[in-house]
Amino acid sequence: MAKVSKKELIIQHSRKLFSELGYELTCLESVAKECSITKPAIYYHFKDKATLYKAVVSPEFTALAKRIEESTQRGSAVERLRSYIHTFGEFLISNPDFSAIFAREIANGSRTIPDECIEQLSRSIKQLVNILYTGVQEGIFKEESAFLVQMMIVTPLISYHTTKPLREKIAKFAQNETITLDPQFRNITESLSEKIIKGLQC
Amino acid sequence: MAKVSKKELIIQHSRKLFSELGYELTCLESVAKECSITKPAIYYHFKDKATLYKAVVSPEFTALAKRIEESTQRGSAVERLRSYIHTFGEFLISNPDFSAIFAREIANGSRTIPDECIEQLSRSIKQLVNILYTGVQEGIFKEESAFLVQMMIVTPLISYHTTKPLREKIAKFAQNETITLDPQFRNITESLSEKIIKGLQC
DNA sequence: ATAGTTTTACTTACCGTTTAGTAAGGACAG
DNA sequence: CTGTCCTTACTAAACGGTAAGTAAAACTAT
Repeated sequence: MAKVSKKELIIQHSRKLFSELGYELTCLESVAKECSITKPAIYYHFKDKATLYKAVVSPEFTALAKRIEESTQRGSAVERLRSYIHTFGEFLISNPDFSAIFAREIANGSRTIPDECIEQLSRSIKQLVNILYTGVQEGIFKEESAFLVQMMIVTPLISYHTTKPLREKIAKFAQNETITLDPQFRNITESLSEKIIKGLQC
Repeated sequence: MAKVSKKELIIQHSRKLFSELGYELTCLESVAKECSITKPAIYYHFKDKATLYKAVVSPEFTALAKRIEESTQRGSAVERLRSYIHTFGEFLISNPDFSAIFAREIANGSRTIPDECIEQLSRSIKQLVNILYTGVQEGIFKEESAFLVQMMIVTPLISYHTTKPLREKIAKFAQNETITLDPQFRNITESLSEKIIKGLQC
């Protein structure tokens, strides 16, 4: 078990809380409690709440961009796009707090998102732009806005993680109908991938 | 110009603020200021902040469900699905505060969403379930979870409205690449519609 | 019609709580 | 004895919500 520094401990616990409650409703007192320290100890390690948030969020965006870059280097445009979507889906599974945080940033108009994160996002988008461009050159894909494709990939996957309670509530209201409530996330990723690729093809 | 009651005025102004800032960051003092009244006047009309929020949000969900139901009664499964998506897209354009509010609810795990709204959402989903089922019967669509399809429709459209500032920031980081930054929303809706329908077809 | 009464639709002034952030000091390692 | 890492005790401000009062409209009884 790798010994984790107190600073890292604060980041980990606050990540969980930021994800569950959002930035505003996460109070540093409760973060401190989770870490079994007092609130001013957080201020020893981080200048203020916003800085802590940045420290929580930035590495996730960086890790995501890195994984996506690594996994979309080789293969045909279709294979690379499939990898792009697959990698994103797997990332959300292995980083369970990320979906809610990212979803809130999207909902927010991203006023609070740190510049570094935006830089990391733009790394991913560049990759996607390149994949789509290659696909168009190869005569496989129709031309399409990379941002739209990005949204088509990112937002359904993220939302599938954040809306589990909502889907359950909706299912209760629609009891008579047959609603396939809760497929596995992995299946969702593959289903989505298949549909997006098919939708993009000429 | 239809004279609008003060209660309605409060709803309208707070809708704008809830949409821009979110529930937590919208303070009733500023709502009151916008309406040129004082904070306790709001409490005369609404029991508390949560009740006001409900009054802001509920009619939008109801209007959405109604429009979707009306526009997806007739035609083939493909036509009805196209209508479904189109109506949703148009609704977001004509109700500009709705996207951010809905996006936050999705990001939130919908802990705060009023039951009436969920009921209205389930009306839409029922419609979608029916469309997809018909399409499968007709041998046109592959079977797919209605929730996934709903997510594929709803979240990219909503996000396209809320992420305008984010897209601009990203575009700055990726200057070298050619990124089609800001197509019209109407085009986005049609592009998305086309891709989803194609993706669902056998 | 009008005097009296009640209701509507607010206002001013205030309370209590929450929470970000700070000041000052203490324990302990090297 | 000095820097690191934390604690206790606190401040200031923001914000949801309330108490109490008031001007004007609406209703009622004579």
